[in-house]
This record gives sequence, C-alpha cells and structure tokens, in this order.
Amino acid sequence: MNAWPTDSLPGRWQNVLTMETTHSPDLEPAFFDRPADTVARDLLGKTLVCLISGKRVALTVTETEAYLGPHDLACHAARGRTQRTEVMYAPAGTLYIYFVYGLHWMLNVVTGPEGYPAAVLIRAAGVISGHARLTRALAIDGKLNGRMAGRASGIWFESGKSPGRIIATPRIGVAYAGPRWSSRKLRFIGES
DNA sequence: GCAGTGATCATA
DNA sequence: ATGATCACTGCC
Repeated sequence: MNAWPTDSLPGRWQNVLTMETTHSPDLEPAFFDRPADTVARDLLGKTLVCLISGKRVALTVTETEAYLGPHDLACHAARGRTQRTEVMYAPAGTLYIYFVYGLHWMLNVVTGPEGYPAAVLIRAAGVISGHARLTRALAIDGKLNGRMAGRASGIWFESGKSPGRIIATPRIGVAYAGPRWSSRKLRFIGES
C-alpha cells in the first residue's frame, strides 16, 4: 500500500505512517467542503472517533441530517448570523455543537465554503441511537464547539465501509420550517 | 401525550 | 426584563 521506503524516513515520520496504517485514513476538511446533503450521505458508514480519557472510541455513523444553508428554513442560520450560529460560518470540518431543550448537546459538522452557514447533524452512530444519547455517550459538550474536527481536538472522522443502501426521509422535529422544508428528504440512514 | 430543563432570540 | 421556542428523550 505504502510504496515509500519507510525505514529510511526519520523517526517521527515513521510514527505518523504507523498511525495512519493502523486506522483508516482521516477525513480531511476538504471532505466537508461540499454541499451539506452530499456530505450527509457520504458520512454514512464513516467512522466517528472520539478520545474519552485518552481511549479511542470508534462508532459507525448510521444516521445524519443535512442543513443546507440560510435559505433552508429548518437551518439555524436561516434566522441570520447570531452568537450561536456564528460557528456555522466557520470553515468546513469545524464542529458545531449546541445545546437544546435544556438538556441535550447536538453534534454537527460545518460543511461548504467558509462564510456559508451549512452543517450536517450526526443523529446516530454505532449501536447508539438518538443524537442526544450519542453526545452523552461520547461525553461531548460545548467545550468542543468551534473546534476543527481532527486528532488535535480529540474528535474526528475516518473513512469506513459505505452502507449497502441509503434511506432518505424528512428531517425530525422541523415542522416549524413549513411544509416545503420539513418534508424535504434530508435525513439519511445507512443500512448494510 | 407531555414534563423537564436552560440557552437563545425577538420583543419591549 | 420577559416569554416563546426549541434539529429531544423517556416515561406515562
């Protein structure tokens, strides 16, 4: 797989290569720099990795939702640039983590070009169902909001096996956005 | 079906 | 300052 003569490389590069071949390749910010619905579909089957007190916890992403941008009335950014939505304008791959209903943290990844507020909500991964339960299980809270997904943040994505089938349905809990946006099939579930 | 919980945002 | 509204879950 790796054609380089690794034994001739300096030690630190050998370490990097060892890490990279131990796991699947990390998804780089460029992966997220595409339309939210494209990213939402492609994220199915990818691996969400999180460091919990130094331990690697990996889950397969099985359910996502796309929030397309300011014109999408179900998207937080549809009501403009505010303190909360500020992070949605950050570069692709930035974590957007917000608090709802007084109890739950939601995990999103910003998509598309910097300055364009769109994101993908991670609704379920592995055997854990429910997006609030996901963040609770991974001990994710607002401290990581605005950080770039990557090893330096302790939470990142890696490539994985694409699902055999993708089911698309309307998004959950967005009736307030009106029929046009609440009926559009922007929720994706991966099945093997 | 709805209680619980608190940030957020529009209105004032 | 105040009040409505939540990209929810679990228990009834």
